[in-house]
Order: sequence, then C-alpha cells, then structure tokens
Amino acid sequence: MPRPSKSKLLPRKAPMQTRSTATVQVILQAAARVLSKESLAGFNTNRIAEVAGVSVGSLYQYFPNKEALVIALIEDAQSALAQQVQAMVSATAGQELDEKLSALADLAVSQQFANPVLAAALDHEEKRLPLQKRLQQTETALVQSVLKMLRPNLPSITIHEVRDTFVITKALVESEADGRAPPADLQQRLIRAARGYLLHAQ
Amino acid sequence: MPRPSKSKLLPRKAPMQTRSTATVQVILQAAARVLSKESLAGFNTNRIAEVAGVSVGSLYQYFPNKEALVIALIEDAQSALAQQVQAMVSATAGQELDEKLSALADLAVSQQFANPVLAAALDHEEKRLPLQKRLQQTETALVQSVLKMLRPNLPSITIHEVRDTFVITKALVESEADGRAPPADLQQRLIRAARGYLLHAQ
DNA sequence: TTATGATGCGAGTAATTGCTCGTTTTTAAA
DNA sequence: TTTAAAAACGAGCAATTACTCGCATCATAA
Repeated sequence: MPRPSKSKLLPRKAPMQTRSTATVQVILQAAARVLSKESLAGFNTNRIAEVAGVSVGSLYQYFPNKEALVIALIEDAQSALAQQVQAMVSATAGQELDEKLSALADLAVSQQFANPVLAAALDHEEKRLPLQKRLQQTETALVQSVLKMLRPNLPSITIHEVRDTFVITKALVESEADGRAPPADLQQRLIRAARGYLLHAQ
Repeated sequence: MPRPSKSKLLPRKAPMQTRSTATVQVILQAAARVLSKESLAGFNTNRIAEVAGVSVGSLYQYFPNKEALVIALIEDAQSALAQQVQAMVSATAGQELDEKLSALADLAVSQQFANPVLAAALDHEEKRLPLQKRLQQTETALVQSVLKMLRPNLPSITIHEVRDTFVITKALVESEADGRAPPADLQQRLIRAARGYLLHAQ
C-alpha cells in the first residue's frame, strides 16, 4: 500500500457529461454497499470499482483519493439526516416535550438500525478523519435545529445541553447496534436518558 | 501485508527464564507507548519491536499475532481499571448517592484523560475485535461492582441501568477527549446525566 | 463526417507490513 | 567445560492495496 497522496480533497474533474455524473453515483452507491456488507475489511478502492462495475481509473478520475470518497459518503448521509431532522422539527411543532423527545429517539434508532454496519463504519471514519469544516457546519446546523425545536418547551436550554443529549442518545443506540433489531425498550431508555439529563439540572 | 494467521491467541511459548518475562513486559510497554504517541497509524509490529529494542522475531515468540498483543494490552488496562473501581467502591461505602456518582465521574474522567490517545485506541480495538470471553467477564464484573455500590442508595436499580450509565458516562467523556484537558464542567455534566437517568425512571 | 476533449480502462508500480525461519547468542544444568 | 534448550535475532517473503499512466473509446460540436 503506498502512502496516500492526499493531494486534493475535491473531485479532480467536475463531471461534465451526464454519463460521468452517473458514474459518480454508481461509485458512491457501490462504496456504501461494500461498507455495509463487509464493513471496513474489504473496503478498498479496487473492490469498490469492481462492485461499481467501473475501473479503478474512473474512480480516481472523480475522487482524488480514498479519503475523499469516504467524505463524500459521510456528506450524503449527513444531508439525508438533516432532511429527516427538518421533517421532525416541522412535524412536532407545538407539541409536548415528551412527544418531541420521542420523535428524536425514533430518528436515532431508525438512523442506526436502517443500516447498522454502514452507520457504524461512517461514524468511525468521521471520528478518525480530520473533520472537515463543512461537516462540522452541517452538524452544528443539526444541533441548532433541535435547539429551536426544544426551546418552546425548555426556554433556558443551551446548545451544549443539546449536544450532550445527542452524544448520549447516539451512544445508547450504538451500544445496541450489534443486534439485528433494536430491543423493545431502547426507545424508552433513550427518552429517559434525554429527559433525565435535560430536566435534571442541579 | 499477509493475511494475519490468527492460529493461536495465546503466547506461543510461555516464558521460562526471567530474561524472557522481562522481554514480554518491554514489548507490552512499547506497544502502549507507540499507541499513545502515534495512535493506530504507525502501530505495526516492526515499529513496536524497534521501540522495545527487541527483534520482531522475539515479539512473535510470545505473541502469536498482532491481535493477541492488542488483547493483552486491553486486558492490562481492564485489570488496572478493575482495581480502581474496587478502590472506589470501598472508599465510598456508606456515602450518599451523589458522592458515589461523583467518584464514578472522577474515575471516568481520569481514565480517559490520563492517556487520551491510548484510551481511545484501545476502546476502538475493543469494539472491532470479537470480544473475548475473558474481557466480557471482566466488564460484567465491573458492572456488578458498581451495581453493589449503588444498591444501598437505589434499592431497585438493575444491571441494565448500570450498563446504560456506563455507556452514557463513557460517551460524554469521549466526546471531549480531543482536548488536552477536560473542561471544567465535564464532571458536573457526567453527574447530571447519571443522576438524571437513574432517578428519572418514568 | 471528423476532430477534439471527455470519459473509461486496467495492468502495473511502489509502499506497507504481518509474519517466518535459519542462524546466532545466552543460560544453566550436568 | 560441555551441551542442549531457551531466547534473541533480522533479512526477507508474500499479501495487500492506494494510486498512476498510457491508451482506447465515446459524445458532441463544427
């Protein structure tokens, strides 16, 4: 394995023809597939190209290195999540705190259990990588959305408390992530932890 | 890199002379050093041997493969932790819940911040590896100790609640693990999260 | 049709690294 | 001192894999 070059982190070439944008999508999907089926073992560019049905050369035409591919994958996942959060915020407007926390727990569980291996692998890569500014911003935006969602019920809530709630929720969900299906009581435990933390200020 | 052989997970040879038990210790210390200084990049057996001042051959005389070395490292860390937990349990016997939770938070923080990179790396390997029975038992024992510690104050507490408290505490500490020193308010947040969860049963 | 740039190809390169094995050195019992 | 087992050595094998590059093919504008 050569030392990764890390020259540029943006696509070498912006796709210009419809053909090539399709290729980029195929590669991204293949990468997600490989990651979700074989986790990080077997997650190599040759294999991804093979699964995508393109050549390694094509892969490197659009992603300057493997890391860029992973980042693209994470960005996709994040923006999908952002959309779900937005939907949740809208859907729960004006409701009780418990209903909002319940929706939050739902989202966390479905997020992780929809594709456990992929979610875990991306989580891990996210920590390992020097988190790009863009990703940090997206995450901050997520936290802000939830902050706004909860303010009507908890007027003095801070962004730090929301972050902690995120951390707690994510950790509890991940601690069960090896199972095929989430335990029946997981949802309740998430709500309990979140409520407990948020309402239990000294 | 050849596919790891994984033939046996126990030392190939049990050390018979004092000289060799010293070698085993030197290797283990070097491995910990490498892991804490360079994280998982650079954590390779050649480098470990070099830092230890022994040859790779010697390393493989006592550890059948790299994984066995990592497991040994984790076992060492776990048993050190177990001792600290025991000390904490004894020290807080008969005290208030808040004092016990405070001690727990202290332990979690010092554990992670004493050697952040090493702790994070071991955590990660622990998840990645097919957790050996021995490690699982040690962890269960830890949870049981804490369970006993808290029962006098929370008679109906369950093992699952203790586990969740572990998960929550660990996650909050790790979320701050990139900083050089723990934020001043981390301790309080840990206590708040633990109290909130434990006392806030529906 | 033709030319030109975009796209696609994939064998090959080079770096990395887990691990082996034949040899040498050290220890200590006889 | 002799000797055999234990311990240490380290060059090098072999598998893996990120990434390149010269060439083929395709799309489209002229």
